[in-house]
Amino acid sequence: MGVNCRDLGLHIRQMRTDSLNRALAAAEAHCAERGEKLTPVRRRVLELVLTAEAPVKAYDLLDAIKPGEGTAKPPTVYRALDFLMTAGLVHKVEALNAFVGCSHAHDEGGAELFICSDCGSVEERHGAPEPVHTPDGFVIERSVVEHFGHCGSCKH
Amino acid sequence: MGVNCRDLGLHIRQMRTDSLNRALAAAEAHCAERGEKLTPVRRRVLELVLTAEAPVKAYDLLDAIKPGEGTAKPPTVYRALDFLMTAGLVHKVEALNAFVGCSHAHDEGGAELFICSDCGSVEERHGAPEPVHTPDGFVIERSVVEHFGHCGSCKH
DNA sequence: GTTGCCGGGGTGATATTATAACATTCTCTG
DNA sequence: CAGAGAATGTTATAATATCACCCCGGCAAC
Repeated sequence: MGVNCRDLGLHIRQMRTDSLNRALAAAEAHCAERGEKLTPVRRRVLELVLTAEAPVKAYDLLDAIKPGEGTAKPPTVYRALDFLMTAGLVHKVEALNAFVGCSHAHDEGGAELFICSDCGSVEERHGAPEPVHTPDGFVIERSVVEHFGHCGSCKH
Repeated sequence: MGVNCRDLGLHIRQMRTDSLNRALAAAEAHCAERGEKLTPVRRRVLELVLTAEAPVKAYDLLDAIKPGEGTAKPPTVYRALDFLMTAGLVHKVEALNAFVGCSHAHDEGGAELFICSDCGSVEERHGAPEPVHTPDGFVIERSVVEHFGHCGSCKH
């Protein structure tokens, strides 16, 4: 689905609502497959992350959750984020300490992220090639790949 | 120079002292070229980072500095780290909130890091290839590439 | 030389990000 | 319903990072 800076206006808003619902349904199914549950808190956090137009901070999620879910404390949102990351539904942007939603729901490891510094939009790609320069004997378990720059719509 | 888990024993220790001195001298020259100064605080921080066998946390640096430099507060070490990063002498491992020394002193942007989760050793490579999957029109300004796994000496 | 600027660093306070530890509730299952 | 385990609530605190203001020392202009 791709949170993108071109997503503006009512028509698009509607599209995004639909695709949000589809994404949430898919996420629920994905959890079920794994024998886990997309509880209300988790669902709400995922919804907020998917809806955001840029990577979201944990404490912003916390603020956003509070009105709806009564009281919420940091562990609430961090636990939900941990769950969603493990399920592959959310990625952490390490360089920003922020989180992005992922509607692909791939179980495998990290994605390659392209983050626009102007509008905050994030594009996600999978299957980054093995690095060329891997040291002799090094076995990669997890990779963090984050590219910062300007997206096609924001080029100056 | 490469902080590496195989660096053990007295002979090696001596080698590392020599190469540390060389690295510090090179760093000083590198700063001078840029019209900047490797002040005592900066030099001390760089020395600690280069000497460490694994990525170092800012507050560990802070503790390590205190005895020598009188009192030291967080801004002291963060300012030094900012300077050293800008100078290309230190990299931040975003996924660890920790810092590694770099004796290459390249001005250009980020390096590709291979971090052993067992021994903490870090290998650094430059000139990572342009990603294959770059979104249409996206212009990359800075990339964070960090691979976690097991180095040749720590394979199980 | 004195004056004023500016880079570097000291200092205290505070913001931001994240986790530990323990209590409570919920949800199955039998 | 009872018990087990998962999920969440709650309190506190740890770990990471920045802000704002001051002071000192070097050095260039005058």
